[in-house]
Amino acid sequence: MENTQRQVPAPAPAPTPRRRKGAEAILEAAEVLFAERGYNAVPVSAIAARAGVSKANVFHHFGTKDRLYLAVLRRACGAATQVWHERMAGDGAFDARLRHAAGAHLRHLLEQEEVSRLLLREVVENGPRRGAELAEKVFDEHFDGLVRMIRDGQRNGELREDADVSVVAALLLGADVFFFLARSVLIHMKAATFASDPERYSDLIAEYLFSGLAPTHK
Amino acid sequence: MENTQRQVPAPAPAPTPRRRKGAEAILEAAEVLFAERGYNAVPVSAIAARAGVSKANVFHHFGTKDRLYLAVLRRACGAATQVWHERMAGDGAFDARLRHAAGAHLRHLLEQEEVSRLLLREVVENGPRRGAELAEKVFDEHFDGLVRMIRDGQRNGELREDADVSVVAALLLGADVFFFLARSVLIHMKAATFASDPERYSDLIAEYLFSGLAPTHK
DNA sequence: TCCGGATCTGACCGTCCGGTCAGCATAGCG
DNA sequence: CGCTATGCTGACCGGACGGTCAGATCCGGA
Repeated sequence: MENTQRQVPAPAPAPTPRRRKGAEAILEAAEVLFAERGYNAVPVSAIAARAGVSKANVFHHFGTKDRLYLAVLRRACGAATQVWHERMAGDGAFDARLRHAAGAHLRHLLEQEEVSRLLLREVVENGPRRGAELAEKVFDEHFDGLVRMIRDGQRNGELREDADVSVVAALLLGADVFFFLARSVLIHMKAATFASDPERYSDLIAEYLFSGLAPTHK
Repeated sequence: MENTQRQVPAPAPAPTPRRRKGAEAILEAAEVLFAERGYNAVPVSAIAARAGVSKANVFHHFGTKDRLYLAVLRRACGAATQVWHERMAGDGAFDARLRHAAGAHLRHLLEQEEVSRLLLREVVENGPRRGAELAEKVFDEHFDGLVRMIRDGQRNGELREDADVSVVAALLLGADVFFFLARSVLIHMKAATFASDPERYSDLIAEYLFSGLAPTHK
């Protein structure tokens, strides 16, 4: 696994714009397959076949299956944070922004299902190991963005002063992740009426969180 | 995979109390290893070694690696629901019961870390496939128990009448699952102050959910 | 046109893994 | 004591997989 790579010792510090023909195709194929079946269950030959190149070519570009996986993770992280940043805008009342953030995040998870599953799996499989720095990075950025947004609302007096903003952020993200994880199971359950309606789900989440579940003060 | 099993065609409709010597050891070893590394990354030989039996013995008892995995899942499901039921008791005011449920569930996840990771992985990896009926069963029971508890509170007027109980349950469970999943990542983050204190976390979760995050009505 | 480096490939290798099988050992029984 | 059923094992097999290698092809520059 720590073999002598012939050439390409440090192939491209920044991803060079030109070149990259087969490499991109390989990355795309690998992303889909890894997300679908996980690292161990995907042979390099399958990735090569899907990308329309030879197996040896995969090793030519990435040296190791492990390095390919890392590259896929890196790419996925980049894409994820990019979309997320575009989405995190929002103004208006605080509860509206809560609703906006929760909805945007859930939509993001569902739209980028493959990437989401890939990163999520990475967290489940090996919390601090392997590409932890990567997953952690996305995770960190997302989490911090949300925390900042909530803290702003708190500073403006739109949120209880004694609230722990990071716990609030965890509640929001957790609710979305739970939906993403569990929807395939929930959809078969009578008790869960929300499983097929993510919009309504995140709206309710935000509303309950903001207004509380106590009986309406009459 | 669909080979002729010599004996034991329907070995024990209910798990027979006697026999079971090596089999139990194999199940235990497999549970730990599968939880740690996942199905594909664990060779049968490793399970056999850990259980102190020969590889062939594993096949003698379970016929297939796949069937062994199923058996592990089944066992884990049983243990999980049992503990859960013991925990779901609780009386007092509704918000106290909310807090109790959230805390108990999170404690349950953390104490049974291996089993939790096993089942969680099963949901992430293949939502509706393979042992879905199993994971779904635990999931269903847990979720339904929580939903019932919340609905009871609602009937007693301790909870907003218009609240969707299943969404509330999802919020609670999601928050806990998120904690379980993310704690290894969160623990390295400055923003998350709660990562090392599950008790406080679930207390806050329940309180925010019940009282809401709106500025305190003065 | 020739050259050199990069891209790409088919064929191959060593290893590991799931699963099989023929037989050993032990325990219950006559 | 012998017979048999059965838990159990070492040795083995076929296939798949990660990775290598020698060379074919392509392409830009001198």
